[in-house]
Amino acid sequence: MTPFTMRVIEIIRSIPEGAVMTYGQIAELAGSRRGARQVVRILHSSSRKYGLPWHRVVNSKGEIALQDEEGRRMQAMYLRDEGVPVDDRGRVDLPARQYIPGPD
DNA sequence: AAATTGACGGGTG
DNA sequence: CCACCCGCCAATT
Repeated sequence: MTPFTMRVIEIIRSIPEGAVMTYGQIAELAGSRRGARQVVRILHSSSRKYGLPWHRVVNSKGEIALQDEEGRRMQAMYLRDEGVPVDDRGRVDLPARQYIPGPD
C-alpha cells in the first residue's frame, strides 16, 4: 500500500461523526492536490475492508456522489442518523458541515 | 502499450 | 442554477 493510500485512510478515519469532507480535500491533505479520483478508488477498494466511514465523503458541491441508487439511500440514511441533514437531491450544507482538521 | 474509466474539480458561458 | 469541457491519475481492459 502506498503512503498516499495510507494517509487517505487515516484522514477518512479522522472525520468526526456529524461532519463530512470532500474527495478533493482529502486528496490534497494526503499530498496529491489532483488526486480526488484516487480517493474514489481507495474508497472502492478499502472502505469495507478497513471499516471506513465512507458515508462522510461527498463531492465539492456537498452532494452524495454515489451513482447507485441503493448506495445513495444508504449514505443519506447514515448521514441523517448522525445528525446531518440531507435534502431530497442528496445534498448537505457543506459550509456548515465540512470538517477542516487543525494544523496539528 | 494504448485506450478506457470513474463515488472528482475548477473554469467558463 | 445548469451544461459543458478539460485536466487529472491509477487500475482495468
